[in-house]
Amino acid sequence: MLPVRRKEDRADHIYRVAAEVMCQKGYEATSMNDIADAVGLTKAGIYHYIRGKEDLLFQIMGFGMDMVDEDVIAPAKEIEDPEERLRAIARRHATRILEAGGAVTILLTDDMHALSPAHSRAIFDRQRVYLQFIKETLVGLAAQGKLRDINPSVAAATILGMICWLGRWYNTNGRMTAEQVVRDFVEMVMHAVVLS
Amino acid sequence: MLPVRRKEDRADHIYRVAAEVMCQKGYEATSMNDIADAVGLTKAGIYHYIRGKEDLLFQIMGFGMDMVDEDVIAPAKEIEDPEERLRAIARRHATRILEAGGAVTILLTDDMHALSPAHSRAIFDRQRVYLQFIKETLVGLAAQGKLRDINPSVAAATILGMICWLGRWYNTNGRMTAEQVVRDFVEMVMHAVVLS
DNA sequence: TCGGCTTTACCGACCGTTCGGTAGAGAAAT
DNA sequence: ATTTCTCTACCGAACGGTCGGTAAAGCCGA
Repeated sequence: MLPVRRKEDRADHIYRVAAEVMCQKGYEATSMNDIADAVGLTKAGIYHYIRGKEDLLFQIMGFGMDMVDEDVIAPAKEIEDPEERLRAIARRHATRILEAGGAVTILLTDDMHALSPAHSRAIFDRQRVYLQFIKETLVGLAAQGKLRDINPSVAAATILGMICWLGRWYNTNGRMTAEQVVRDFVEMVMHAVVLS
Repeated sequence: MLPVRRKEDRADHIYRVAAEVMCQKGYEATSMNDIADAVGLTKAGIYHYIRGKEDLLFQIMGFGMDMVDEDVIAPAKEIEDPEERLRAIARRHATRILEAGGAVTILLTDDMHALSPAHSRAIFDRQRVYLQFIKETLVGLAAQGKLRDINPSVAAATILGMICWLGRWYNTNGRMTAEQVVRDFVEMVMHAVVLS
């Protein structure tokens, strides 16, 4: 492992590596030694930078949420038309997951149960905001008479599921480019809920 | 806990309870004491019926696979028309998951990494057979010119993801009947891939 | 009395975490 | 220029606790 000068770089490096390992093996199955080995430090060494294992997971989830807020929700909020907004959500989030696996994928796993009640609710609330944003977009679609005869809550949850599931199998499928997968994926999401 | 007479009943009971607990907390986060308490025995007591923790997970996953084989794949194989077959797969699997959470839900989680290489491949192979069955159905759909302009592999993986994700949020949503959710869900799956 | 369940008691391994200590780069003092 | 001090970065070792798993003794119906 190359030497790292500034402390922030090292801490950031630990977060990124830990996100990678935890997403691949799961939170409970990942030991602090696993993370330490992946980083290139000793188990005791990384405690110089982090508060603890649970806090590490919390920071990673918050980081993933920040990415979704900035790269998905914020740009989508600029779009008025519900149909185009939904397409933007699906395309941007899918792209983010495929090209930057790590932290974004961990968003909705059941590893959340490992967090303390306070941290758990903090993350859960942010997830709920995102789900509500999708649901409101679908309601706007319904107001235009372009939503299929389906419950918006069920549709929103299903769409979010489709997005989160993307990061689970793409890494093993090496014969398709991310762009191709995203294109087909967005096509499916849109036709699943929009009348045609 | 009521007394159970026959040994097979007790073993079956342990499998069912363990599936419930493991699906809720995750494999690694579930201790043998958790399962023992839920069953109503001591940790040592349940070792009279099972070989070990990893084998318990393997048996549960195999049991879930058997349910899918019997209640989803087998009936769907009787249907010739690709569109009706796909609808049957989505409806039957979704119904199974919603009304019998437990073992079926665990099918495609990343808890699979906790299995030994041999067990892992055994389960993985059965998953691959199921995924291939869905993909072949989609190819049959394409032969009739009824499939959207999407890659069958991407579509099959996405559909399987939609199905598996169902069991993650329905339990928390108590305001809808399973039938209503299944109806909307099947509607979305079908329109996502079938030309209309 | 006998044999199948179930228990108590316990093991070695590993967990997350902490602590004492140290190598080495500067800053400060001489 | 040399010594001394200080601070960050990191490590080895060990802590209390929990893990999956086991041996052996006890309960109880036949």
